[in-house]
Amino acid sequence: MLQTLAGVNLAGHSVQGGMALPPPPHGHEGADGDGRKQDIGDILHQIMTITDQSLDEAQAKKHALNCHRMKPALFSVLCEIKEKTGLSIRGAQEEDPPDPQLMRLDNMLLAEGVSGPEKGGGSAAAAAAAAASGGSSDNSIEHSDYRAKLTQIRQIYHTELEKYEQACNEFTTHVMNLLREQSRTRPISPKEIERMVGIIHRKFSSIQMQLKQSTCEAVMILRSRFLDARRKRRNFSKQATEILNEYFYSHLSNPYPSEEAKEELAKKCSITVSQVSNWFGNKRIRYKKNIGKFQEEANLYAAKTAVTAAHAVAAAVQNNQTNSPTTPNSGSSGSFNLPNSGDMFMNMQSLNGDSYQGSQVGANVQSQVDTLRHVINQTGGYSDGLGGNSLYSPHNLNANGGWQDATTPSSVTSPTEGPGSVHSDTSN
DNA sequence: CTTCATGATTGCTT
DNA sequence: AAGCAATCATGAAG
Repeated sequence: MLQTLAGVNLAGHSVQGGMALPPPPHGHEGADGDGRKQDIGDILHQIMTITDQSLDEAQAKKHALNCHRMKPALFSVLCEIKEKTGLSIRGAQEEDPPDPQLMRLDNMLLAEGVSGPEKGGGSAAAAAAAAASGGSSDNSIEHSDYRAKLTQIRQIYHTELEKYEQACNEFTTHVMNLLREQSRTRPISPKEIERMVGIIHRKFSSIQMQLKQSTCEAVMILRSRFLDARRKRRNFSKQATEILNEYFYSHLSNPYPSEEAKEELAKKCSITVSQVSNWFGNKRIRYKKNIGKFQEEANLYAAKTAVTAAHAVAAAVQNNQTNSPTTPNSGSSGSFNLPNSGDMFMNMQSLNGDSYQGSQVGANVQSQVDTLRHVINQTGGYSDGLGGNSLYSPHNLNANGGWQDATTPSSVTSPTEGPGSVHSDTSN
């Protein structure tokens, strides 16, 4: 049987054996070949003429052919011929080598937290991105903004991806059903169906790649905007600068806000703690470099807080004399405590000649004293042999330029320079 | 445009 | 890790 069929010369194609054909329904091993040839010739003729016939006729013939005992064998042969003639695309289906571009996109989406695990991935990647972009761990405003946008992108991506997958599956099933259906009437091998499925999947994956690509672009744009926003320097609001300056000049003897104080300042100024730190860092160094330049500013802020300072000092003194030293000022008492008390004591002495009793007064009082001193000096109330200007000198800067309190009066009497001296700031 | 002010960054020290 | 010093880069004023 096999030999017989394999030997058939159909439409000029010599069919080689080797393909496993299903056994015919009523196969007899030793049947005569001529009768079979005739049989097959009939069938082929019917097939060839089937298109010339009316639909009903054809339908009837088709049914007859389907039921013919030779049908499975013939079907296999036709399939094989189809394969050989290259009707089905070969080569297109070489195990798709992992597309490097696709891999790149996948990696990036994974790194950005768009694809990958749902919860931790996104925020972790956002945090990593933010951290990598330069900085501190507390820029929560930009963070949440960035994260929100990234989540949005992520959601769109996943929705679209799901849609594509669903469509792909639906379409594949549909095509497979169609082909299976058609395989009853035309030579379609399961292999070919498989190939078709492969083609469909490739088409859809190319669409997916486009989706991934545009998602990547969106993330890149978001990131660049995010980074730009961080890189671009924006001046703080006037109010914020005022608050910071007030703090700085009222804590001039020790302008190192504690973590708590920084947080409070940050909250008040609507900036981050690290921005507060930056600001104080810049301020200290610039103040130290050119005290003269900041004289006016110092006076301004000193005057501004003079009234409250006076009240605070009075209250503190009263408190100290009667009660325990409560702190009328904001809760920054811990940070500038003991090292300054001596300094303050000294300052007070040098200011008014009085021996200040309250050596244990809290540091907040010290800060008020700083403020007061400026005001007093500005009004020219005390010349005191020190010279009015020297009061502005960096009495609280030691010889090394540090802000550590000098415990000897030398720091007061030997200012590095007068207010009039002009310093070039930085050599920009 | 230039110049100055100022927030941010970097490399180093303590 | 906090702070200092130098520097960068941009905003604002002239």
